Amino acid sequence: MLLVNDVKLTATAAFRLGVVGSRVAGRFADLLAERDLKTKHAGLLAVLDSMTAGGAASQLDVAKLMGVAPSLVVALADHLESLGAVSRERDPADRRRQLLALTPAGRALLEECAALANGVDEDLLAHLPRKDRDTFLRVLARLAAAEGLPA
Amino acid sequence: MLLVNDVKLTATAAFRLGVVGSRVAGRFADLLAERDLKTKHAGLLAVLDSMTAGGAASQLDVAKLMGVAPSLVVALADHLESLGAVSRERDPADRRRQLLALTPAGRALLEECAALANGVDEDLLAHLPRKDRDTFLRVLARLAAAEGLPA
DNA sequence: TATTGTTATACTCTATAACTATA
DNA sequence: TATAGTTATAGAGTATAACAATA
Repeated sequence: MLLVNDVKLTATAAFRLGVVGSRVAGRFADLLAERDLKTKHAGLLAVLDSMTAGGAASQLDVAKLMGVAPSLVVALADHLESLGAVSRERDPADRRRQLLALTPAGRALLEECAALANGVDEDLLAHLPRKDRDTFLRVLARLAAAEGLPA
Repeated sequence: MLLVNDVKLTATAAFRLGVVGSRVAGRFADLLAERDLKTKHAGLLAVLDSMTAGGAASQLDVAKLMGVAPSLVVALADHLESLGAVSRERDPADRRRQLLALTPAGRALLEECAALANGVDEDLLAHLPRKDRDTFLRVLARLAAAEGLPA
């Protein structure tokens, strides 16, 4: 037994990660709302950036990578397209496929989102001792990678 | 500026905590589902345990502490009462108030939930170096306390 | 009149299923 | 016949608003 086993529910990492994660995500969502975005819109921008490095990805591939239904990608892409943040064009090689790509405006929007998230990070972590903060971020990065998130 | 500012969205703590938190909460929820419980049922059991130390709390107080609508507490308590995990009785001093209390079966159920969460913790953290794990858990506890969670 | 709990209703998020077009 | 995308529908989860009982 690696970890102590008679720990209170509220003292488990699972419980705390669930609550803290949803609170932090809520604060990020509040900031995004002022830009007319939901968290998953920001996620789609990030996924496009990480998948394509400037190229384009089909909606189905995006759905698989995000772990959401293809129908949700349609709605997310509709909205981002209406904001001018992503372009959508038919793949000439297979006209069933819609290729999504970040526009310059989309890149700028993604950077705004990152700046907002950085602001949340500062409020959350800035008062911690630097060593603790570094270790926490390193472990969190490892856990995120284990969940399949892009580095 | 305490933290570096040109960090990718997917590399922020806010983004990672949101995703990791919801994935981990999902795994916990899957385990709870086999016991006919949702995450918030477990949360209510934990809140009762932490608030009352054996006594009883009104539904409104519970709702405030959990940060949910009073109407949700009604539904959660209905279900837990049907499982025999909580008792509900009118406060003799103020007959508007329903006093919720953990039954012995409720205490046992809470401990089962804690054991399930501990299992999730082990899968998540057991492979980390002990020092990293300790620091991560200590920082997470601090973040949880800052969000108002009971220790 | 104010407060506690309850019920009725509505809203958000997301998935599943049905459909269209292309292959 | 199979696949990419889209649209229509449904379900889970939760809040808000209306209501009843008690203060």
